[in-house]
Amino acid sequence: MSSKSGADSSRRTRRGVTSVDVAAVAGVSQATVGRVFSSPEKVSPATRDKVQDAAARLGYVPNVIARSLKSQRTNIIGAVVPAFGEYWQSVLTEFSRQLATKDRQLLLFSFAEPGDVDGVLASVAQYRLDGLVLASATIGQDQLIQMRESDRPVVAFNHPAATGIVPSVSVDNEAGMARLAMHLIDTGAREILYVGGVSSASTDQTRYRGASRTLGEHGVACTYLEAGAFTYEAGYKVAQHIVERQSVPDAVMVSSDEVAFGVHDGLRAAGVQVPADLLLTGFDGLSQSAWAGFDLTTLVQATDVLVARAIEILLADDRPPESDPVSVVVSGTIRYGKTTAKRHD
Amino acid sequence: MSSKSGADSSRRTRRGVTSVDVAAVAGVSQATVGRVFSSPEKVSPATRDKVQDAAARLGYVPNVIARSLKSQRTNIIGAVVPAFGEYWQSVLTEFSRQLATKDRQLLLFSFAEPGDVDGVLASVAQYRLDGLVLASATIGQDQLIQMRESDRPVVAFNHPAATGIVPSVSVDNEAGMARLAMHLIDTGAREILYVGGVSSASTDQTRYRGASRTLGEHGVACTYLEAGAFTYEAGYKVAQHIVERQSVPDAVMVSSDEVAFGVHDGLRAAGVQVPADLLLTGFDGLSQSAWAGFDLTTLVQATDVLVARAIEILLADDRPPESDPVSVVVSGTIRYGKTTAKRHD
DNA sequence: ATGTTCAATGACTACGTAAGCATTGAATCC
DNA sequence: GGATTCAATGCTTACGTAGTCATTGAACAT
Repeated sequence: MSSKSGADSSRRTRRGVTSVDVAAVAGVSQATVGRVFSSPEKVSPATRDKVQDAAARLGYVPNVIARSLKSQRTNIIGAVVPAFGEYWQSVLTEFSRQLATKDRQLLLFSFAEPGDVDGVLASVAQYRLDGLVLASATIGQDQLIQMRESDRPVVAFNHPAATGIVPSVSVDNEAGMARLAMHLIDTGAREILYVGGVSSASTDQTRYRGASRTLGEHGVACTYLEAGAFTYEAGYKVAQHIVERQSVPDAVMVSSDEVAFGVHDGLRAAGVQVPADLLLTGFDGLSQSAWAGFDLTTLVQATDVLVARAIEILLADDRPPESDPVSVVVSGTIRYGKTTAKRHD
Repeated sequence: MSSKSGADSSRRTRRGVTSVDVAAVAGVSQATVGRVFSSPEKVSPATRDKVQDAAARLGYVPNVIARSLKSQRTNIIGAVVPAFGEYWQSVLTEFSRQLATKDRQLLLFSFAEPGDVDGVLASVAQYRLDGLVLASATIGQDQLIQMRESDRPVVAFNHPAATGIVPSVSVDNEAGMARLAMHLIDTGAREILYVGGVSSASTDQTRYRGASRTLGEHGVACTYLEAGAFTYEAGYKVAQHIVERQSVPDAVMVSSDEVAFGVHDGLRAAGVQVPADLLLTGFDGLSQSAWAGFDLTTLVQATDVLVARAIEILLADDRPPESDPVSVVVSGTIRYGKTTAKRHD
């Protein structure tokens, strides 16, 4: 309010008010100032007030960097996440949200190409983070093994291939897709096309397994087609291939909602009606899947639960033996939309 | 590959290999090890190899925390961002992506309620970040003034009300909305309804001003209606109010794409055809606006440019005088979708 | 041969905090 | 009243690095 609250006691403009400065003003030792901010109950009310007063006057803010160096904990969780994709964005914000309630922050390490992961992991190692989330289904085995060697808690998020290597949290990809397949069978589908995103992603493989196994058991044909990316555009383009096929299937199962949206719109653009001509399912349960324009049948991941479990693992006091990492699987819920509404044959 | 590369030279298991340890093994001083990692050109090739060899053998990783404490720079940029909203998610990932190319990381501070901002800013202050992005149009004046006092670079992202207080980067909200308004006038609209998100958001106000001024100048009626949130659901619900009004407008201008999507679907659910019965525009240029289901006419923000400019400001060597903060305004591009396709009256 | 220069390296210290240990003094006990 | 106890506080050090300054010795000029 007044003009530039500088020139307090010494000539330090404003940069770097330390606990030592506060101690000097309050007439106590640096140790006592530190105690006021970390374990106030150990300080008598009188001095506590004195210190807090002085701190407020000087505009003292504890330096987390120094604290981290000394205490060996940063209160920061790192997240290695693909730079693109609706799904990962939603996971990310959920992490940030939940961590904020636990006074932890999220440090983002995004990568555009799977090949960039190595560099990112090297960069991650320099920060002594309290924990690390590996949120990508394309991180390789060797990289996972390398991370297991780390002395910091790590958790793989929705990366089935990481199970058994590092602690993991996943939705039940296989069972979820199997249930969607059952639903299609019940609805009368007899020839199904499965559209994957990127076949090297472990989620893609696991989900496809869930579909093909169930469909096979019920004598329903199932062909795999790769969109090439987990994007709307990839789905839109692959829709062309679908309509140009010899035999048009009864239903299309897509391994992710975002791709499914593209398939949906691409099919419509090609004159194929969903669900009249073709049933369609997605996976993930993105918020957009409930939008009226899509109303997509999909498997809804309880992202909040998944994230909560992942955080539990990271912040757990007792480190589980690295020989047998925990693996949490959360089952999803099917959302029945109009893209699989029963046909009137 | 071998069994647990521990028991190297001393009994230190794996935690905390320091430059001192490396120095001991390499037979040089700690200072030289430091030089190898920060300014290698100052070290002779021979010693450099020795050190790098020892470092690799011990698995030495520089400690960024300690480095930050000493050098007073963290290489981390903080971002204060709302926890919800497609737009902010896209901005966030863009920041992360671009910062990664400059060897900077993004530390996320998300908040769910505008009231949480104070707490978040207090938390932010503890980290001695190299810069801070304030990405929210609901941060108050007093909080902005408080941030200006900070000794660290700050930039407000798309927060018109911050202009003149702290350095800012924004899309040209007013002109953009004005151009959309002109487009509607050209298309024949004579009565327009403006749907805002949250009227206290400075973007909302500025955008509305752009619309109402232009419409007023051309004698076109314009009413403001508040959706109450920048969400699909809010838009969907407000669509009911629109159809229930005495006089149904020719066009609806929505202050954000995400809300516009909801309005779009809500109108359709109510039996109103877009664009046959009603024209519709959005703002932001989210990727979904181009999706076939919407094909929304909207103002596309060059998010990559905006983010690039923001980063420039944060990482600039010379700090501009705090009395006259820079203000960058980037103009947007109109994307003409079918929601304003000319009607055949 | 001696002085000069400069690259290469080492010794030392500060960054701001927290934790262990030492010290003080008042309250309590017998 | 003297010994005991314990809360409150101070003193000291370590966390791991980078920058400052000092030192060394080889290459070069005169």
